[in-house]
Amino acid sequence: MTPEAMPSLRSQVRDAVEAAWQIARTELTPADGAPAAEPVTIERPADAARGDFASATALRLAKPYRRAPLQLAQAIAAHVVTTATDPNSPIASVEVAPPGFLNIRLSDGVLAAATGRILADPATWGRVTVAKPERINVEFVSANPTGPLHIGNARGAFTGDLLCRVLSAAGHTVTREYYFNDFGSQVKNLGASVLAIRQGCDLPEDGYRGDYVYEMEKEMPAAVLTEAEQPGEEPSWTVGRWASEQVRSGIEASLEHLGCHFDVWRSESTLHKDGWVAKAIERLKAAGDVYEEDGAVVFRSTKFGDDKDRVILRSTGDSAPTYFAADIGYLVEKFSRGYQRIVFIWGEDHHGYVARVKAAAESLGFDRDQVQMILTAWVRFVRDGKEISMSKRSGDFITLDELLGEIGVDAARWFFASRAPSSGIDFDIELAKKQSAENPVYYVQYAHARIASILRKAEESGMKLPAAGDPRLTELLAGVLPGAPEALLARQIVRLPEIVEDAAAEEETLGITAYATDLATTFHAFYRDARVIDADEPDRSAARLALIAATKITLANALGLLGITAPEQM
RNA sequence: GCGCCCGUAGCUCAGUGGAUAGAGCGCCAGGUUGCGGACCUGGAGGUCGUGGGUUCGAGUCCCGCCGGGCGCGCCA
Repeated sequence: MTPEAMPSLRSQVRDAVEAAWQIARTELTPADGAPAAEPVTIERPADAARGDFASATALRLAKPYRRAPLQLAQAIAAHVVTTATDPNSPIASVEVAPPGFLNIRLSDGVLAAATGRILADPATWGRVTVAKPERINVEFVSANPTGPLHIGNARGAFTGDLLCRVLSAAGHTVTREYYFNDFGSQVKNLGASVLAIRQGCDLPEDGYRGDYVYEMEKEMPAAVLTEAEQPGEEPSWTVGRWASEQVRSGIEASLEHLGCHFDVWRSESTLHKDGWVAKAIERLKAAGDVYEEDGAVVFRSTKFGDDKDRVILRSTGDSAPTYFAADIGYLVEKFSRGYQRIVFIWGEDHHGYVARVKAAAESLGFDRDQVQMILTAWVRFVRDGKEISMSKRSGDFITLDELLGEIGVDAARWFFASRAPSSGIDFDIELAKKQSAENPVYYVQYAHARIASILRKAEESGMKLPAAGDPRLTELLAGVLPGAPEALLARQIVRLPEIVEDAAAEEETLGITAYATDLATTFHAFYRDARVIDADEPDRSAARLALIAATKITLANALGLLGITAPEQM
């Protein structure tokens, strides 16, 4: 399989400081209470001139250990192993700065080694392995197949896709899942709408009237109509099922076009047919968490923190299960596939459902934290200062395909990747079109293409990089790293794994877009300050070529995490 | 009314309780006898909605208020 992911340099530094602290603490006693479980933290200093990493550990430990922070910092620093005593240490130096910070500098050796490793194994560069890899199911989009995806679905699609990419890169095993409803009355309405057009009648009051409905009517095979006219089921259902499958496969095509691939497409009707809903209700009953009221069967979700209990079997009609009952059945079905964690990407208008679904998970015997909801804030789509309403029934909406025709997939991906899911967005279509040309994504892609161009030029002039794994490579790099342009670029490149760690932990991709932009900026400055191709300085040229080749891989992998292309030229 | 989310530069947005609050866009002033000028350098621009509190330290945590969004179905 894939070679082992390299731990971030930050975690290596943390381990080194942690080891030093463990020695230093034997000379100290805590004042009272237990010391912090994770006393050593490592961060990036606000000012890069202070060093590669910083730690405020001594400041935090000062009180529990009743020591002056400065004194504690010195005690820790004294025990940190640096290259002075061990040439293999990643740390070149540790300095103590008032009021008690540790400022840490990486060694050229570890930078050279990391750069060499990037060239030797580009595919796994940036991948990390979290402490506890999990099997995770992520369900997103899940728009009902009654109409094409509109721009309101964009955020869920990108947020879910980005999350899956990041979780995978951090070592989790991820299944991407789409749930769609082919059981509710909307499907019948869709069918009735198609039939009404065919028969020249007025559309039903709550029918669908978008252009796509008329197109489906034209394309409907005769066989569908023949089947619909058979005795038994109402024709609207038969036609509706056919129509919704047309819509569903159109949705799938749109999503693939966006780079959002789904592993599993699951329909509500199969959950009922395969008995998962019934099974779930039995389990809730067995747990003693249901009761009957006014002829309905109710789940006692308040026992697990919900505001009110929820009906799962209706009192009306044929005691049909509610939509929520199907959700619970789905939960049972998903857990039966062995996932440790089940994630839902929902619009924030669904936040009221969080408590009941978590309650169901708990009643079923799972940990409520195994079920996780990520809520995306509302996107207000605006054109000329007016909000665009989005209604499938009225047919008044802008499809996702139309939007992406105007601003491009890479620009749209970057737009959503660089915003926290929880922040509300005003998306002005006209502004977005104008700004898409100035989207920072092109700045990053340009850096990548520029490097590709230099590498092509180098090859034409017969210059070659030392082969990956050649010890001469590390030697050449170490020779050049004391130089300022090289030192800055190398330090920026090697951060990728820690950026991925943070993105996976925070389940956001903001940090990746910021990092990619920083790396591009650092490269452009390097380009300005350091001539790469120089026949008079073959060793230096080779080392610089190696550095920019590693930069190119890092840019491509960072963009890849966002599902964005890294062009060789533009 | 109750609950959840949000309020940071002109605009769009960052900012795991740590050092002088940042980026992009926009605006102003500059930069190339050389590997891609879709680039680079510098500048202006902030009562972090507001009032208290917690502590060595608060944009960040707690409480109140103001403003905006969303939700409170035997719909899906």
